[in-house]
Parts: sequence; structure tokens; C-alpha cells
Amino acid sequence: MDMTNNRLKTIVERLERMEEEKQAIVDDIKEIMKEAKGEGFEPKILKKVLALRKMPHDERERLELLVATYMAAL
Amino acid sequence: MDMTNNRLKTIVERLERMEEEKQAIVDDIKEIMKEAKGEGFEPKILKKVLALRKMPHDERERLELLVATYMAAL
Amino acid sequence: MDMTNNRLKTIVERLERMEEEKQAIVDDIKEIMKEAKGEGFEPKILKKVLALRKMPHDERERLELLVATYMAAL
Amino acid sequence: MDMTNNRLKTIVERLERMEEEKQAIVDDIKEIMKEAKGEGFEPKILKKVLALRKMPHDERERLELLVATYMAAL
DNA sequence: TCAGATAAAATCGCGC
DNA sequence: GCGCGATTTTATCTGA
Repeated sequence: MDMTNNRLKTIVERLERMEEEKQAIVDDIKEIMKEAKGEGFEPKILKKVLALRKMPHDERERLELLVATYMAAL
Repeated sequence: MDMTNNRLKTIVERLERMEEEKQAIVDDIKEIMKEAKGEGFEPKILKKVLALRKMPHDERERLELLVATYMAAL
Repeated sequence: MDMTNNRLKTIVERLERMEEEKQAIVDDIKEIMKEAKGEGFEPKILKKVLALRKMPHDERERLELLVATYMAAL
Repeated sequence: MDMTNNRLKTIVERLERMEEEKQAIVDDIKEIMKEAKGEGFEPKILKKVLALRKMPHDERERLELLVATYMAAL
């Protein structure tokens, strides 16, 4: 058998497995959101909370980039 | 202690863990694409192949037929 | 007055005007798509048709051939 | 002649004209960036400046959304 | 040419 | 079911 075809098959199947895993996690997240909603927590607000908790990292990176940019601009 | 706050904390932390896992998989997929590219497989084509394999057969036919129809009408 | 600052101002304002024009066209395109949908044409297919007509003929053939090759190899 | 085909043709050609206009503007913006670069202004910085000048609007919207969200969450 | 950053487009999920 | 807003994915661009 052609080894190149074999290699392609291996790659595609690996990617497909990983896409499945990813999708499974996405589904789990949705499921948790749904449960939380059933307990009175709004998904919309939960998402906002997650975003806010994640923000400090992003925000710090953004600030560092801006500082570097303007240092370079001078 | 307020059980509702505790419950909320549990939910948020679970979601954050899952988001991390998801991100790890996304990074892995990128890594594999990169490797595949190094072996001569075009990521762009690989993505198209994955999309085609994922799509229901009849849906794919429907799209192709419609595109052909529109093209012919022009 | 500092001529360099003046020049910078001119450049920035020109760019801002062009960004606005660009956005106006983007909005118009969306509007036409919406109208077309109302007449029974699927925006998704219309976009594919536009992409196909825009793509150089040989590039299109190259992509289709590669996809077919990969699919066949699996 | 089939009026539907005619209508489709009209729509597609309108869209193609608008895409051309859009592309022309995109090209103009690039051209100006290039000129500015020739005069010593870095495109990277210019883009940052444009983003900053545009931000107040976006930022205000973001804040208003946050306020509304948390009011709703209470 | 390539990786990393930016912007554009497509998709998804909510609310009406 | 449809439009709208948010998220995710794809394509483009710039600098190394």
C-alpha cells in the first residue's frame, strides 16, 4: 500500500478524533449551562462572568502590547 | 455558608476547567496541522476534506446541485 | 505649526473616511443579500457562486483536484 | 427569456460590482499606508491609532451593555 | 516563506 | 421561523 495515502489517512483520522473530543467538551459545556439554568443561573450571565474572570490575563497582555507599541513609536 | 454561592462557584470552576481542556485540544489540532504541512499536505485542503466528510451526504449533494444551477443560470 | 503633525492628521482623517466608505459598502452588500433571500435565492449559495466566479480558473481546478485526490486516498 | 435567471444575473452582477468597489477602497487604504510608511509613519502604529480613535464608541457600548447585564442579573 | 496578528466571514443560539 | 448578537472559524496581511 502507498505509504503517503496511509499517512494522510492517519492524519485525517487523528484530526477527526480530536474534533470529536472538542465537540464533546462543547456539548458538555452546553449541558452544564442548561443544568445551571434549571437551578436559576442565567447562561448569559454565567458567560459574562467567565469572560470577566478571564479578562485580567487578556487585559494585561493588551496593556503590555500597547506600552511596547508606543515605546516603539517614540 | 450560603449554599447558592457555593453552587455557583462549583459551576463556574467546572466551566473554567472545561474551557481549558477545550483550548488544549484546539492547540493540539493546530499542532497536527502544522506537522501535516511539514509533510507536504496543505492545511487548507485538509480542512475542506474534514468539512466534506462531516457533512451529510444529501446535504452536500443539495449544495453542489444548487451551486451548479446558479452557475448555469448565469 | 509642526508640519509633521499636520501631515499625520491628514493621513489619519483620510483613512477614517475610507474606512467609513468601506463599511457603507459592506452594509449595502448585506442589504442586497437580504433582498435576494426574500426572493428565494440562498445567500450561502450566492456567496459560493461569487467566490467561484472570482477565482482564477486554474486555481479552482487545482483545489478541486487536490480535494478529490485527498478524498480518494482515504 | 426566463425572468428568474435574469433576476439572478442582475443580483450577482450588482454584488460583483459592489465587491469591486469594496476592493478598490481596500487597495486605496493599503496605498495610503504605503505612502505614509514612505514618509516615516509606521502602518502598524497608524492602525493602532485608528483603533484607539474608534474605541470610545465601542467602549461606551461595551460599558452600557455591562451595566444593563448586571442590572438584569440582580 | 513562515508565523503571528488582524480583520472578515460563517455559524450558532437566543429572543421575539 | 427570523433577525440579531455573540462566538468561532477562515482568510489576509505584515514583519522576520
